[in-house]
Amino acid sequence: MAPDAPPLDLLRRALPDLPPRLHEVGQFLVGHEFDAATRSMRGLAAAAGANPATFTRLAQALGYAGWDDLRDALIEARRPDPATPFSDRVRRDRADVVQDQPGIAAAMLAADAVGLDRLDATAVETAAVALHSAERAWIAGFRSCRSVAELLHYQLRLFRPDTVRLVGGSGPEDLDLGAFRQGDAVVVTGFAPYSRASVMTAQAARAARCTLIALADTPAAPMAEGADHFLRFDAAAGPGFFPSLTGAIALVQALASAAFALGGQQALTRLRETEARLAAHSQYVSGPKGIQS
Amino acid sequence: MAPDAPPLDLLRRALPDLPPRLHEVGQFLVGHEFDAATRSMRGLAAAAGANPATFTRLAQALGYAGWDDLRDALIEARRPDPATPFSDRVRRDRADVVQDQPGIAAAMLAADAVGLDRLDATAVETAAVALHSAERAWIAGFRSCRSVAELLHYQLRLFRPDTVRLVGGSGPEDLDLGAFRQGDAVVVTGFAPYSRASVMTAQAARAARCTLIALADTPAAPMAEGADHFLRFDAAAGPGFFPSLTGAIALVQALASAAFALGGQQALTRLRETEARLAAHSQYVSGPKGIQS
DNA sequence: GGTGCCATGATTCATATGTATCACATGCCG
DNA sequence: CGGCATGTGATACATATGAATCATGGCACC
Repeated sequence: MAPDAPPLDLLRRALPDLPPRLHEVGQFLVGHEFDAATRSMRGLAAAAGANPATFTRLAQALGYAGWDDLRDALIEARRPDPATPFSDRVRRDRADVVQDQPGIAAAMLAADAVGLDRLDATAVETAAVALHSAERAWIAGFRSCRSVAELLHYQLRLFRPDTVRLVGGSGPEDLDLGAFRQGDAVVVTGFAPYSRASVMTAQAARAARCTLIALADTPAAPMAEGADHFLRFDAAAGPGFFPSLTGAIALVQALASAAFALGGQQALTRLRETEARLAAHSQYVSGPKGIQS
Repeated sequence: MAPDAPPLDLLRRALPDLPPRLHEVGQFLVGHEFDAATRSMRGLAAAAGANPATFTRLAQALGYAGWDDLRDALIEARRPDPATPFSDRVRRDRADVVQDQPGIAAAMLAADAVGLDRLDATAVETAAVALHSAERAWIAGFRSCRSVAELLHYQLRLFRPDTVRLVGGSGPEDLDLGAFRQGDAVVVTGFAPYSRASVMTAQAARAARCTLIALADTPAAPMAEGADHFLRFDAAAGPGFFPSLTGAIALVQALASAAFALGGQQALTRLRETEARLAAHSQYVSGPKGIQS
């Protein structure tokens, strides 16, 4: 009578097919897992503004004998692992852990965590200063690095809407390279083997005497050559066939945050304006009831 | 009647002066904090081999009104801090606080590394199986999550060129939602506040009986509701103004690698073909064997 | 326009739960 | 030795709790 799957998974999967009241209470449950494991059914019902009996019915709808069964499952699912009571395990241990877990996913995730340790925060800070003082900022990245470029472009635009552009935004052939001017900053991301477009972008940036910020896997990368700022990330980390971009993503996020901090009150104001505009256009839906997360 | 100090500290300090039975039960309590917060007093007494009344007496000896008071304190002390959403963070952290934090880049990078530890490799593996066995795969992500979606889309296309598509590839209004069919898999990434498009995509996927794989910051996220697979990442990690996507990036990379591993020889062959095609078009300028940049 | 079905709220009830109370034991000081 | 205080186990009880049951209302399907 008690399913063995994780109760929250079970609940999440069943949620759409549940009648309105059960659905409502189910949503509350997913968002208040901890209270469900600790408080009483009636207490929960009061907090959720629902009828106590609904919780019993929800538990039974999920295949449990009753609310007590569901709660026991929630408790056991959340019980802390006695072997590793503290979360700050040394990341160096991960390599050993990986050997026990045959999955490639586990190995990649572990390698990513290691790769983030090697990033240079100081270099990010100084690059952020250059980015901040540039008249316009161009963001370039191609093939898999396009995701990195898009993220940086997106975050910068939140508080610098008019002076940031994505290189090649209209397609791979439209490279904007002729528009580079002295005083602009150009951010190029890439790793071996280097795409032709990224190298051309870096060359054009240098030719136009822009401030060139290069994110790459090695200082010997073509786009790093002659770059004013070089931020290194480890793309080859991990056992997967595909290189890892977590390092690059972490770099551009740190870069954007540092640039924002330099932007001061003006940046904050623009960010608020952007947020307000998005909210006005109903781009966002409200999160789960209550907690907002 | 209820002390405000952490209950476990209180208990530990009072422990030596307690009479034998209380001392015994008190020791049990510090070693079974979790059970104390979840199970009933009588249940605890049975587990500890003690008299139920002893727990009431212990609570009162510590200055609490009764066992319920002590347990409530234990519960609150152990309650996980709720993830602070993006906009709240902006509102809370005033400009003057964050303005001139010289180490914001370093702090973000450190937080990212910690966030990667929490990812669930097993869930990624099972999601990869679902993705692998799907006829077609749709990848969705909007606003800042578009970068995540694009990366997954890119990597999957390397070895699955004809059966992967990016939702809304032609613009925000072109959502492809009507094209979902049973047997397809839909991957949606999002975090609070959730973009309308992402929620609509998830709903359409469920309506079409697709396999829904949701990547989000909490199981209570709208797109996680009814999802067949849920992969959690921590978007609020770090001190930055912007949420972090490193966790999501790490997840999709692991997902792509795991799906590739499942694809076996056929996937490998297709990947080689794609590489050869790119090389033939001179997309790359140099570099060792690898995939792309 | 019935008619059955399901969702939902309200009521009721057996049981579990926390605690006050009593009873007994033990040790201490006179 | 006797009173007394304190620690401990057992019992009783008022209350809280979870769930079965009944009653109502809406909705789809003949």
